[in-house]
Amino acid sequence: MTPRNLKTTTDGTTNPSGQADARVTRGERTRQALIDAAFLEIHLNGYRAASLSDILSAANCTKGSLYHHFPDKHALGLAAVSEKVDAFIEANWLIPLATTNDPLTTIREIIQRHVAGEIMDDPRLGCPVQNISQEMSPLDEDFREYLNDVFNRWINAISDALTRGIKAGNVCNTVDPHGMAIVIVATHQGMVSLIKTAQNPEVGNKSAPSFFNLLETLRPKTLPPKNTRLTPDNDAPNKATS
Amino acid sequence: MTPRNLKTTTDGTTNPSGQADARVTRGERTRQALIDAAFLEIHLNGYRAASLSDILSAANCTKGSLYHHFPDKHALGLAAVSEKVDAFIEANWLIPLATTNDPLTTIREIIQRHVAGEIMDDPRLGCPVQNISQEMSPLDEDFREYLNDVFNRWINAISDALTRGIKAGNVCNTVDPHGMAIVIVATHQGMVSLIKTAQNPEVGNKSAPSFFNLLETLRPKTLPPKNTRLTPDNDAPNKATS
DNA sequence: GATACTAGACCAACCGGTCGGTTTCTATTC
DNA sequence: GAATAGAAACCGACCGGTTGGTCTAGTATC
Repeated sequence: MTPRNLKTTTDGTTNPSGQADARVTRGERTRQALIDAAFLEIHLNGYRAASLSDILSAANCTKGSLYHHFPDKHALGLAAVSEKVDAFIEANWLIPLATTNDPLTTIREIIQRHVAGEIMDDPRLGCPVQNISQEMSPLDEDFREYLNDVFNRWINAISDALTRGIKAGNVCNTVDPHGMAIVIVATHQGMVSLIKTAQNPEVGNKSAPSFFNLLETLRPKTLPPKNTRLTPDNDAPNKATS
Repeated sequence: MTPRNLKTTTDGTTNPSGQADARVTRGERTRQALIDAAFLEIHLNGYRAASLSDILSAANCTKGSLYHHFPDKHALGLAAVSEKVDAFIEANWLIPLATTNDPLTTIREIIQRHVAGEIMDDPRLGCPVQNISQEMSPLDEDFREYLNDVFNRWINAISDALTRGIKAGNVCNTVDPHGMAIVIVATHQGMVSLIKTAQNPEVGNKSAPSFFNLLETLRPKTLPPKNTRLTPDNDAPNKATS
């Protein structure tokens, strides 16, 4: 049934003639156009209200073309969401968190960039992960499983970073990394949600400092950081000291 | 156009005969049945996916009846949501917050009851306020305005309680009441949202203690509480000490 | 007998999905 | 290197079903 695997595989094995990237098999281009248009539509209107006709006209292709690449709307939506969301979470959270051993600073910086509007295109549209998980979790097990997996990867990345922060002496060792990671994700999502409802990013500016103050209470009370240089008077400010 | 004001007014002024409650003007009964059915449908499926046919069969009435009481789906949805949500927020947040001067304890107790599943019927359905505000805020200004107003009333109630807590010596005076109130609402909403996506209330149990620990850091560091008895060795454990 | 209310057939618009047919590309053959 | 066969890609009219909303006729209540 599925004429192609979901992920964009760039294996040009069937093409022994020469350059593989310049042609990218016309079909691959329309497939990508469909993914892009579908994600935008879903982000704007939600999955159920996303109209195939609108997606088609945005992607500048037709029904037959769509149903050649995807078995149904469900597969198109899942492919669009997963490809875009994976890339987003990876770039904005997982990678910055993977190496830091001062997670409280890293997290504050990421959230600060969110609040400042440097990450999301339009804060009034909300976070796609949240929009779609809110809509689809009770309705579709495939969407729910994927989005829950996204949240788990996200939470685990924060939890691992907090554990590393504890070892490095940048986080108080009484902190429960996993529980606190959930709280951090929840607060971030909740703030984005309130900004969306208020249609006004000022809500973020007013509340973020209070949250950052809360995060700062998680630092060790007694000793200064052990073997990491938080205030670098030399080189290499925050390379992972694994 | 609007055959009746949105709020449930129990003014039996048009009925001079006698008892007003027993009859409640048959129309009032069907109107309430419509409101109840509509709210349930919207909570389950969202506003746009809420089917009038389903609402009608649940309320055991017909199209003509519906369009006699409400000009359109929009008015029905707004009336249903506002009546139910107002009552919910009032009972579960505004009233408990209105009198306490130990807001951190009060807030912890309310959230604890949410996490324990004592407040919401089915945690997998999520919070109606959030579900609908997520769906409708970018789409409909009437819904957005109403829901934003709900959030503001909610945030202000917490903010006022925190201010009272500061005066009573139960909250550190460096806390920004309004900013912290937004953070508290955001975290609560985010936790409910994560529980919904995980379809598993355990997420709440694992994270709530970490959030409660954060809240405890907002208590004054130096002196014990001034004139309130947090550790009662006498009677009246937590009666509102207005 | 006027008013409030209920009833349900009916409507156009739109939905996701199907299907027979056409175009475009690629590999093979002569 | 032109011809050709077959697969991959694309096209859009069409389908049954559902949606919110309208309208006219009829019934209960005062």
